[in-house]
Amino acid sequence: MTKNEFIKTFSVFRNSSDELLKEFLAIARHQDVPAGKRIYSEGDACPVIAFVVSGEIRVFKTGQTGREITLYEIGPGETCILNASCILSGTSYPANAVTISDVTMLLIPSSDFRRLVDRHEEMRDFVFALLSRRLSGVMELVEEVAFGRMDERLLDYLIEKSENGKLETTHQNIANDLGTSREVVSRLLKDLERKQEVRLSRNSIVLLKT
Amino acid sequence: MTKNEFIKTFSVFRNSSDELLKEFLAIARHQDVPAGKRIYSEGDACPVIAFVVSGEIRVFKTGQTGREITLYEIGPGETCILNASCILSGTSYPANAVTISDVTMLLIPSSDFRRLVDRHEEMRDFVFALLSRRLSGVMELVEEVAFGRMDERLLDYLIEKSENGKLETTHQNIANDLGTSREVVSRLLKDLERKQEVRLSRNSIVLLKT
DNA sequence: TCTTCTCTGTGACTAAGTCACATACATCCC
DNA sequence: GGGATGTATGTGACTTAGTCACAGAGAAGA
Repeated sequence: MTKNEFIKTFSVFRNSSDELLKEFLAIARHQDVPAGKRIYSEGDACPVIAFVVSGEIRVFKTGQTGREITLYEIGPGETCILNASCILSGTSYPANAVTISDVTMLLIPSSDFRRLVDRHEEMRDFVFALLSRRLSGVMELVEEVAFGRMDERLLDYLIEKSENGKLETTHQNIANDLGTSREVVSRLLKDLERKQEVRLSRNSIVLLKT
Repeated sequence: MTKNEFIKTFSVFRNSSDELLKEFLAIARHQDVPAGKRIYSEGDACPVIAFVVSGEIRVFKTGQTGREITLYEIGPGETCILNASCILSGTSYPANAVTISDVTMLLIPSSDFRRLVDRHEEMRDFVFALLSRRLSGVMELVEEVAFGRMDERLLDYLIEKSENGKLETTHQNIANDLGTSREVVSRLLKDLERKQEVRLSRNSIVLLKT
Protein backbone atom coordinates (compact mmCIF):
# COMPACT_ATOMS: atom_id res chain seq x y z
CA MET A 1 0.00 0.00 0.00
CA THR A 2 1.33 3.44 -0.93
CA LYS A 3 1.51 6.42 1.36
CA ASN A 4 -1.21 8.18 -0.58
CA GLU A 5 -3.61 5.27 -0.44
CA PHE A 6 -3.02 5.02 3.29
CA ILE A 7 -3.66 8.70 3.94
CA LYS A 8 -6.83 8.59 1.88
CA THR A 9 -8.40 6.17 4.37
CA PHE A 10 -6.56 7.23 7.54
CA SER A 11 -6.93 10.94 6.97
CA VAL A 12 -5.85 11.87 10.50
CA PHE A 13 -2.33 11.03 9.41
CA ARG A 14 -2.38 13.30 6.36
CA ASN A 15 -0.09 15.83 7.99
CA SER A 16 2.10 13.29 9.72
CA SER A 17 5.84 13.08 9.33
CA ASP A 18 7.18 10.99 6.48
CA GLU A 19 9.11 9.11 9.12
CA LEU A 20 5.96 7.79 10.81
CA LEU A 21 4.26 6.87 7.54
CA LYS A 22 7.30 5.10 6.14
CA GLU A 23 7.83 3.17 9.35
CA PHE A 24 4.19 2.25 9.57
CA LEU A 25 3.90 1.03 6.00
CA ALA A 26 7.15 -0.90 6.22
CA ILE A 27 5.82 -2.87 9.18
CA ALA A 28 2.19 -3.25 8.13
CA ARG A 29 1.10 -6.58 6.72
CA HIS A 30 -1.84 -6.53 4.37
CA GLN A 31 -4.67 -9.00 5.03
CA ASP A 32 -8.05 -9.77 3.46
CA VAL A 33 -10.77 -11.45 5.51
CA PRO A 34 -14.09 -12.65 4.06
CA ALA A 35 -17.42 -11.62 5.58
CA GLY A 36 -18.73 -13.55 8.56
CA LYS A 37 -15.39 -14.63 9.96
CA ARG A 38 -14.69 -14.51 13.69
CA ILE A 39 -11.63 -12.37 14.32
CA TYR A 40 -11.39 -12.43 18.10
CA SER A 41 -13.16 -14.14 20.93
CA GLU A 42 -13.39 -13.09 24.55
CA GLY A 43 -10.20 -13.95 26.42
CA ASP A 44 -7.92 -14.06 23.37
CA ALA A 45 -4.48 -12.48 23.51
CA CYS A 46 -3.70 -9.67 21.07
CA PRO A 47 -0.51 -10.35 19.11
CA VAL A 48 -1.30 -7.71 16.47
CA ILE A 49 -3.42 -4.64 15.99
CA ALA A 50 -5.67 -4.25 12.98
CA PHE A 51 -6.16 -1.02 11.01
CA VAL A 52 -9.28 -1.36 8.88
CA VAL A 53 -8.88 -0.17 5.28
CA SER A 54 -12.26 -1.29 3.98
CA GLY A 55 -15.26 -3.25 5.24
CA GLU A 56 -16.88 -3.42 8.68
CA ILE A 57 -16.23 -5.37 11.87
CA ARG A 58 -18.82 -5.95 14.59
CA VAL A 59 -17.68 -6.07 18.22
CA PHE A 60 -20.15 -7.74 20.57
CA LYS A 61 -20.77 -9.49 23.88
CA THR A 62 -22.55 -12.79 24.37
CA GLY A 63 -24.74 -13.85 27.28
CA GLN A 64 -25.10 -17.35 28.74
CA THR A 65 -28.48 -17.73 27.08
CA GLY A 66 -26.85 -17.18 23.68
CA ARG A 67 -28.22 -13.70 23.23
CA GLU A 68 -25.80 -11.15 21.76
CA ILE A 69 -25.41 -7.38 21.86
CA THR A 70 -23.32 -5.23 19.55
CA LEU A 71 -20.99 -2.86 21.39
CA TYR A 72 -19.87 -0.93 18.30
CA GLU A 73 -18.71 -1.37 14.74
CA ILE A 74 -15.30 -0.64 13.28
CA GLY A 75 -15.12 0.93 9.84
CA PRO A 76 -12.50 2.13 7.34
CA GLY A 77 -9.97 4.52 8.84
CA GLU A 78 -10.43 3.07 12.31
CA THR A 79 -8.49 0.55 14.29
CA CYS A 80 -9.76 -2.22 16.48
CA ILE A 81 -9.16 -0.15 19.57
CA LEU A 82 -9.64 -3.13 21.85
CA ASN A 83 -6.47 -4.48 20.33
CA ALA A 84 -4.73 -1.25 21.23
CA SER A 85 -6.20 -1.40 24.68
CA CYS A 86 -5.01 -5.00 25.19
CA ILE A 87 -1.58 -4.26 23.83
CA LEU A 88 -1.01 -1.11 25.84
CA SER A 89 -2.37 -2.45 29.09
CA GLY A 90 -1.31 -6.07 28.72
CA THR A 91 -4.74 -7.63 29.18
CA SER A 92 -6.77 -10.02 27.03
CA TYR A 93 -9.56 -9.26 24.62
CA PRO A 94 -12.80 -8.55 26.54
CA ALA A 95 -15.28 -9.15 23.72
CA ASN A 96 -15.91 -10.90 20.40
CA ALA A 97 -15.35 -9.53 16.91
CA VAL A 98 -16.63 -10.73 13.56
CA THR A 99 -16.43 -9.31 10.04
CA ILE A 100 -19.82 -8.22 8.71
CA SER A 101 -18.51 -7.64 5.20
CA ASP A 102 -15.32 -8.49 3.34
CA VAL A 103 -12.59 -6.63 5.19
CA THR A 104 -9.15 -5.43 4.16
CA MET A 105 -6.84 -4.55 6.99
CA LEU A 106 -3.29 -3.66 7.87
CA LEU A 107 -1.78 -5.65 10.73
CA ILE A 108 0.91 -4.28 13.01
CA PRO A 109 2.60 -6.55 15.56
CA SER A 110 1.94 -5.36 19.10
CA SER A 111 5.56 -4.61 19.98
CA ASP A 112 5.92 -2.40 16.89
CA PHE A 113 2.65 -0.70 17.68
CA ARG A 114 3.84 0.08 21.19
CA ARG A 115 6.95 1.69 19.73
CA LEU A 116 4.94 3.73 17.22
CA VAL A 117 2.73 5.06 20.01
CA ASP A 118 5.73 5.94 22.15
CA ARG A 119 7.54 7.74 19.37
CA HIS A 120 4.82 9.57 17.50
CA GLU A 121 2.44 12.10 18.91
CA GLU A 122 0.05 11.67 15.96
CA MET A 123 -0.28 7.98 16.68
CA ARG A 124 -0.99 8.71 20.34
CA ASP A 125 -3.63 11.27 19.44
CA PHE A 126 -5.25 8.80 17.05
CA VAL A 127 -5.40 6.07 19.69
CA PHE A 128 -6.56 8.34 22.50
CA ALA A 129 -9.28 9.84 20.36
CA LEU A 130 -10.62 6.48 19.26
CA LEU A 131 -10.34 4.95 22.71
CA SER A 132 -12.25 7.76 24.31
CA ARG A 133 -14.86 7.78 21.55
CA ARG A 134 -15.46 4.08 22.20
CA LEU A 135 -15.66 4.62 25.93
CA SER A 136 -18.26 7.34 25.46
CA GLY A 137 -20.11 5.17 22.97
CA VAL A 138 -20.26 2.16 25.24
CA MET A 139 -21.39 4.38 28.14
CA GLU A 140 -24.15 5.66 25.91
CA LEU A 141 -25.08 2.08 25.19
CA VAL A 142 -25.33 1.29 28.90
CA GLU A 143 -27.78 4.15 29.23
CA GLU A 144 -29.86 2.93 26.29
CA VAL A 145 -29.97 -0.65 27.46
CA ALA A 146 -30.69 0.26 31.07
CA PHE A 147 -33.34 2.91 30.46
CA GLY A 148 -34.49 2.80 26.85
CA ARG A 149 -37.71 1.22 25.61
CA MET A 150 -37.21 -1.56 23.11
CA ASP A 151 -39.75 -0.22 20.62
CA GLU A 152 -37.94 3.12 20.46
CA ARG A 153 -34.53 1.49 20.24
CA LEU A 154 -35.79 -0.69 17.39
CA LEU A 155 -37.19 2.29 15.50
CA ASP A 156 -33.92 4.22 15.91
CA TYR A 157 -32.06 1.16 14.71
CA LEU A 158 -34.23 0.78 11.62
CA ILE A 159 -33.77 4.41 10.68
CA GLU A 160 -30.03 4.33 11.24
CA LYS A 161 -29.42 1.07 9.41
CA SER A 162 -31.78 1.50 6.49
CA GLU A 163 -30.68 2.66 3.07
CA ASN A 164 -33.33 4.40 1.00
CA GLY A 165 -35.87 3.33 3.58
CA LYS A 166 -35.04 -0.32 3.10
CA LEU A 167 -33.22 -2.88 5.21
CA GLU A 168 -32.29 -6.41 4.16
CA THR A 169 -31.66 -8.50 7.22
CA THR A 170 -33.30 -11.02 9.53
CA HIS A 171 -35.09 -10.39 12.79
CA GLN A 172 -32.42 -12.51 14.45
CA ASN A 173 -29.66 -10.18 13.25
CA ILE A 174 -31.52 -7.16 14.56
CA ALA A 175 -32.03 -8.90 17.89
CA ASN A 176 -28.30 -9.68 18.05
CA ASP A 177 -27.44 -6.03 17.53
CA LEU A 178 -29.95 -4.73 20.07
CA GLY A 179 -29.29 -7.36 22.73
CA THR A 180 -32.80 -8.79 22.78
CA SER A 181 -34.46 -11.95 21.47
CA ARG A 182 -35.77 -12.68 18.00
CA GLU A 183 -39.36 -13.05 19.23
CA VAL A 184 -39.37 -9.57 20.73
CA VAL A 185 -38.11 -8.06 17.47
CA SER A 186 -40.69 -10.01 15.46
CA ARG A 187 -43.51 -8.85 17.70
CA LEU A 188 -42.47 -5.20 17.73
CA LEU A 189 -42.02 -5.20 13.95
CA LYS A 190 -45.49 -6.73 13.56
CA ASP A 191 -46.87 -3.92 15.72
CA LEU A 192 -45.15 -1.40 13.44
CA GLU A 193 -46.64 -3.12 10.40
CA ARG A 194 -50.11 -2.93 11.91
CA LYS A 195 -49.51 0.79 12.50
CA GLN A 196 -48.59 1.05 8.79
CA GLU A 197 -45.08 2.21 9.61
CA VAL A 198 -43.24 -0.64 7.91
CA ARG A 199 -43.87 -3.36 5.34
CA LEU A 200 -42.41 -6.76 6.17
CA SER A 201 -41.31 -9.69 4.13
CA ARG A 202 -38.70 -12.38 4.41
CA ASN A 203 -35.27 -10.76 4.86
CA SER A 204 -36.60 -7.31 4.20
CA ILE A 205 -38.11 -4.38 6.05
CA VAL A 206 -39.36 -1.31 4.22
CA LEU A 207 -39.90 1.90 6.17
CA LEU A 208 -43.10 3.66 5.08
CA LYS A 209 -43.35 6.83 7.20
CA THR A 210 -39.81 7.76 6.12
CA MET B 1 2.32 16.98 48.97
CA THR B 2 5.74 15.36 49.06
CA LYS B 3 7.10 12.98 46.49
CA ASN B 4 6.93 10.10 48.96
CA GLU B 5 3.32 10.72 49.90
CA PHE B 6 2.43 10.85 46.22
CA ILE B 7 4.18 7.60 45.37
CA LYS B 8 2.52 5.86 48.29
CA THR B 9 -0.89 6.37 46.69
CA PHE B 10 0.12 6.39 43.01
CA SER B 11 2.44 3.44 43.22
CA VAL B 12 2.73 3.05 39.45
CA PHE B 13 4.96 6.09 39.52
CA ARG B 14 7.32 4.71 42.15
CA ASN B 15 10.09 4.10 39.61
CA SER B 16 9.42 7.22 37.60
CA SER B 17 12.02 9.84 36.86
CA ASP B 18 12.46 12.63 39.37
CA GLU B 19 11.79 14.96 36.52
CA LEU B 20 8.22 13.72 36.04
CA LEU B 21 7.45 13.69 39.74
CA LYS B 22 8.82 17.16 40.34
CA GLU B 23 6.99 18.58 37.38
CA PHE B 24 3.76 16.87 38.37
CA LEU B 25 3.87 18.02 41.98
CA ALA B 26 4.83 21.55 41.03
CA ILE B 27 1.73 21.83 38.85
CA ALA B 28 -0.75 19.89 40.98
CA ARG B 29 -3.25 21.85 43.02
CA HIS B 30 -4.56 20.18 46.15
CA GLN B 31 -8.33 20.13 46.69
CA ASP B 32 -10.71 18.67 49.28
CA VAL B 33 -14.31 17.94 48.36
CA PRO B 34 -16.97 16.88 50.89
CA ALA B 35 -19.09 13.75 50.34
CA GLY B 36 -22.16 14.03 48.12
CA LYS B 37 -20.95 16.83 45.94
CA ARG B 38 -21.51 16.80 42.18
CA ILE B 39 -18.18 17.09 40.40
CA TYR B 40 -19.19 16.85 36.77
CA SER B 41 -22.41 16.66 34.83
CA GLU B 42 -22.98 15.31 31.35
CA GLY B 43 -21.86 17.80 28.71
CA ASP B 44 -19.43 19.70 30.92
CA ALA B 45 -16.06 20.74 29.56
CA CYS B 46 -12.94 19.40 31.32
CA PRO B 47 -10.58 22.23 32.28
CA VAL B 48 -8.63 20.03 34.69
CA ILE B 49 -7.95 16.39 35.42
CA ALA B 50 -8.37 14.98 38.92
CA PHE B 51 -6.02 12.46 40.54
CA VAL B 52 -7.77 10.94 43.55
CA VAL B 53 -5.62 10.71 46.69
CA SER B 54 -8.32 9.52 49.09
CA GLY B 55 -12.06 8.90 49.03
CA GLU B 56 -14.35 7.59 46.30
CA ILE B 57 -16.12 9.11 43.32
CA ARG B 58 -19.14 7.56 41.59
CA VAL B 59 -19.52 7.95 37.83
CA PHE B 60 -23.05 7.35 36.54
CA LYS B 61 -25.60 7.90 33.81
CA THR B 62 -29.14 9.21 34.27
CA GLY B 63 -32.24 8.26 32.29
CA GLN B 64 -35.19 10.52 31.41
CA THR B 65 -37.31 8.82 34.07
CA GLY B 66 -34.78 9.84 36.71
CA ARG B 67 -33.35 6.37 37.13
CA GLU B 68 -29.57 6.15 37.52
CA ILE B 69 -26.90 3.53 36.87
CA THR B 70 -23.34 3.53 38.18
CA LEU B 71 -20.71 3.03 35.46
CA TYR B 72 -17.76 2.65 37.82
CA GLU B 73 -16.16 4.15 40.88
CA ILE B 74 -12.86 5.98 41.15
CA GLY B 75 -10.66 5.30 44.16
CA PRO B 76 -7.29 6.40 45.59
CA GLY B 77 -4.42 6.06 43.11
CA GLU B 78 -6.75 6.47 40.15
CA THR B 79 -7.62 9.40 37.99
CA CYS B 80 -10.95 10.40 36.63
CA ILE B 81 -10.15 8.87 33.28
CA LEU B 82 -13.08 10.54 31.61
CA ASN B 83 -11.29 13.79 32.25
CA ALA B 84 -8.25 12.40 30.49
CA SER B 85 -10.42 11.16 27.70
CA CYS B 86 -12.08 14.57 27.25
CA ILE B 87 -8.80 16.40 27.43
CA LEU B 88 -6.96 14.18 24.99
CA SER B 89 -9.76 13.91 22.48
CA GLY B 90 -11.25 17.37 22.93
CA THR B 91 -14.82 16.28 23.72
CA SER B 92 -17.12 17.02 26.63
CA TYR B 93 -17.86 14.91 29.66
CA PRO B 94 -20.23 12.02 28.75
CA ALA B 95 -21.50 11.19 32.26
CA ASN B 96 -22.06 12.49 35.78
CA ALA B 97 -19.73 12.23 38.76
CA VAL B 98 -20.39 12.70 42.45
CA THR B 99 -18.26 12.17 45.56
CA ILE B 100 -19.53 9.30 47.71
CA SER B 101 -17.17 10.11 50.57
CA ASP B 102 -14.92 13.03 51.46
CA VAL B 103 -12.38 13.19 48.67
CA THR B 104 -8.88 14.63 48.45
CA MET B 105 -7.56 15.13 44.97
CA LEU B 106 -4.77 16.68 42.96
CA LEU B 107 -5.86 18.82 40.03
CA ILE B 108 -3.79 19.27 36.89
CA PRO B 109 -4.87 21.78 34.23
CA SER B 110 -5.62 20.06 30.95
CA SER B 111 -2.87 21.76 28.93
CA ASP B 112 -0.26 20.68 31.49
CA PHE B 113 -1.68 17.18 31.51
CA ARG B 114 -1.41 16.96 27.76
CA ARG B 115 2.24 17.93 28.01
CA LEU B 116 2.93 15.38 30.75
CA VAL B 117 1.40 12.63 28.63
CA ASP B 118 3.41 13.64 25.59
CA ARG B 119 6.68 13.79 27.45
CA HIS B 120 6.54 10.87 29.83
CA GLU B 121 6.07 7.25 28.95
CA GLU B 122 5.04 6.36 32.51
CA MET B 123 2.19 8.84 32.34
CA ARG B 124 1.04 7.42 29.02
CA ASP B 125 1.13 3.89 30.40
CA PHE B 126 -0.87 4.97 33.42
CA VAL B 127 -3.54 6.63 31.30
CA PHE B 128 -3.75 3.82 28.73
CA ALA B 129 -4.01 1.17 31.39
CA LEU B 130 -6.79 2.96 33.25
CA LEU B 131 -8.64 3.88 30.07
CA SER B 132 -8.62 0.33 28.82
CA ARG B 133 -9.60 -1.02 32.24
CA ARG B 134 -12.60 1.30 32.21
CA LEU B 135 -13.53 0.31 28.69
CA SER B 136 -13.46 -3.36 29.63
CA GLY B 137 -15.40 -2.65 32.78
CA VAL B 138 -18.14 -0.73 31.02
CA MET B 139 -18.37 -3.44 28.36
CA GLU B 140 -18.81 -5.96 31.16
CA LEU B 141 -21.56 -3.75 32.54
CA VAL B 142 -23.37 -3.76 29.19
CA GLU B 143 -23.35 -7.54 29.30
CA GLU B 144 -24.71 -7.63 32.84
CA VAL B 145 -27.45 -5.12 32.17
CA ALA B 146 -28.45 -6.68 28.86
CA PHE B 147 -28.43 -10.33 29.95
CA GLY B 148 -28.22 -10.57 33.73
CA ARG B 149 -31.13 -11.30 36.04
CA MET B 150 -31.82 -8.60 38.57
CA ASP B 151 -32.01 -10.99 41.54
CA GLU B 152 -28.52 -12.32 40.77
CA ARG B 153 -27.11 -8.86 40.14
CA LEU B 154 -28.54 -7.71 43.46
CA LEU B 155 -27.04 -10.65 45.33
CA ASP B 156 -23.62 -10.06 43.75
CA TYR B 157 -23.92 -6.41 44.68
CA LEU B 158 -24.77 -7.16 48.30
CA ILE B 159 -21.82 -9.52 48.63
CA GLU B 160 -19.42 -7.10 46.98
CA LYS B 161 -20.52 -4.04 48.89
CA SER B 162 -21.03 -5.57 52.33
CA GLU B 163 -18.47 -5.34 55.09
CA ASN B 164 -18.60 -8.15 57.65
CA GLY B 165 -21.87 -9.26 56.09
CA LYS B 166 -23.47 -5.91 56.73
CA LEU B 167 -24.48 -3.04 54.48
CA GLU B 168 -25.77 0.35 55.59
CA THR B 169 -27.60 2.01 52.76
CA THR B 170 -31.07 2.63 51.36
CA HIS B 171 -32.90 0.63 48.74
CA GLN B 172 -32.89 3.75 46.59
CA ASN B 173 -29.09 3.89 46.62
CA ILE B 174 -28.85 0.26 45.59
CA ALA B 175 -31.33 0.87 42.79
CA ASN B 176 -29.24 3.84 41.62
CA ASP B 177 -26.14 1.69 41.42
CA LEU B 178 -27.84 -1.19 39.63
CA GLY B 179 -29.86 0.92 37.22
CA THR B 180 -33.28 -0.25 38.39
CA SER B 181 -36.07 1.24 40.48
CA ARG B 182 -36.41 1.33 44.24
CA GLU B 183 -39.56 -0.82 44.21
CA VAL B 184 -37.78 -3.63 42.40
CA VAL B 185 -34.95 -3.61 44.93
CA SER B 186 -37.40 -3.55 47.84
CA ARG B 187 -39.33 -6.50 46.45
CA LEU B 188 -36.27 -8.61 45.67
CA LEU B 189 -34.81 -7.89 49.11
CA LYS B 190 -38.12 -8.90 50.70
CA ASP B 191 -37.94 -12.16 48.77
CA LEU B 192 -34.42 -12.74 50.09
CA GLU B 193 -35.65 -12.03 53.62
CA ARG B 194 -38.45 -14.57 53.21
CA LYS B 195 -35.82 -17.07 52.07
CA GLN B 196 -33.87 -16.28 55.27
CA GLU B 197 -30.89 -14.99 53.30
CA VAL B 198 -30.91 -11.46 54.68
CA ARG B 199 -32.32 -9.49 57.60
CA LEU B 200 -33.73 -6.08 56.75
CA SER B 201 -34.25 -2.93 58.70
CA ARG B 202 -34.23 0.76 57.95
CA ASN B 203 -30.91 1.68 56.32
CA SER B 204 -29.42 -1.73 56.93
CA ILE B 205 -29.15 -5.12 55.31
CA VAL B 206 -27.49 -8.06 57.08
CA LEU B 207 -26.41 -11.07 55.04
CA LEU B 208 -27.21 -14.33 56.82
CA LYS B 209 -26.00 -17.13 54.52
CA THR B 210 -22.58 -15.41 54.31
C1' DT C 1 -46.71 13.76 71.94
C1' DC C 2 -47.29 15.60 67.52
C1' DT C 3 -45.38 16.75 63.12
C1' DT C 4 -42.64 16.01 59.38
C1' DC C 5 -39.52 13.66 56.55
C1' DT C 6 -37.53 9.73 54.76
C1' DC C 7 -37.69 4.93 53.93
C1' DT C 8 -40.04 0.65 52.96
C1' DG C 9 -44.05 -2.50 51.44
C1' DT C 10 -47.38 -3.84 48.15
C1' DG C 11 -51.23 -4.31 44.62
C1' DA C 12 -52.29 -3.54 39.86
C1' DC C 13 -50.72 -2.77 35.47
C1' DT C 14 -47.40 -2.53 31.38
C1' DA C 15 -43.08 -3.91 29.00
C1' DA C 16 -39.77 -7.32 27.92
C1' DG C 17 -37.84 -12.03 27.70
C1' DT C 18 -38.62 -17.28 27.48
C1' DC C 19 -40.55 -21.47 25.83
C1' DA C 20 -43.04 -24.13 22.75
C1' DC C 21 -44.78 -24.79 18.59
C1' DA C 22 -47.15 -23.44 14.18
C1' DT C 23 -46.70 -21.48 9.72
C1' DA C 24 -44.51 -19.37 5.65
C1' DC C 25 -40.99 -18.83 2.23
C1' DA C 26 -36.91 -20.35 -0.54
C1' DT C 27 -34.10 -23.68 -2.73
C1' DC C 28 -32.76 -27.84 -4.47
C1' DC C 29 -33.73 -32.23 -6.49
C1' DC C 30 -36.52 -35.32 -8.95
C1' DG D 1 -44.75 -29.20 -11.13
C1' DG D 2 -44.27 -31.45 -6.46
C1' DG D 3 -41.87 -32.82 -2.51
C1' DA D 4 -38.24 -32.41 0.88
C1' DT D 5 -35.44 -29.60 3.60
C1' DG D 6 -33.80 -25.60 5.89
C1' DT D 7 -34.33 -21.01 7.38
C1' DA D 8 -37.35 -17.22 8.78
C1' DT D 9 -41.37 -15.49 10.91
C1' DG D 10 -45.83 -15.45 13.91
C1' DT D 11 -48.03 -16.11 18.20
C1' DG D 12 -50.00 -17.84 22.77
C1' DA D 13 -48.89 -18.55 27.54
C1' DC D 14 -45.95 -17.65 31.11
C1' DT D 15 -42.12 -15.29 33.94
C1' DT D 16 -39.38 -11.27 35.12
C1' DA D 17 -38.73 -6.35 35.42
C1' DG D 18 -40.34 -1.57 35.66
C1' DT D 19 -44.19 1.97 36.68
C1' DC D 20 -47.74 4.12 39.29
C1' DA D 21 -50.24 4.97 43.26
C1' DC D 22 -50.60 4.87 47.80
C1' DA D 23 -50.20 2.89 52.57
C1' DG D 24 -47.57 2.46 56.54
C1' DA D 25 -43.29 2.42 59.52
C1' DG D 26 -39.25 4.59 61.66
C1' DA D 27 -36.49 8.59 62.98
C1' DA D 28 -35.84 13.16 64.64
C1' DG D 29 -37.05 17.58 66.15
C1' DA D 30 -40.39 20.95 68.22
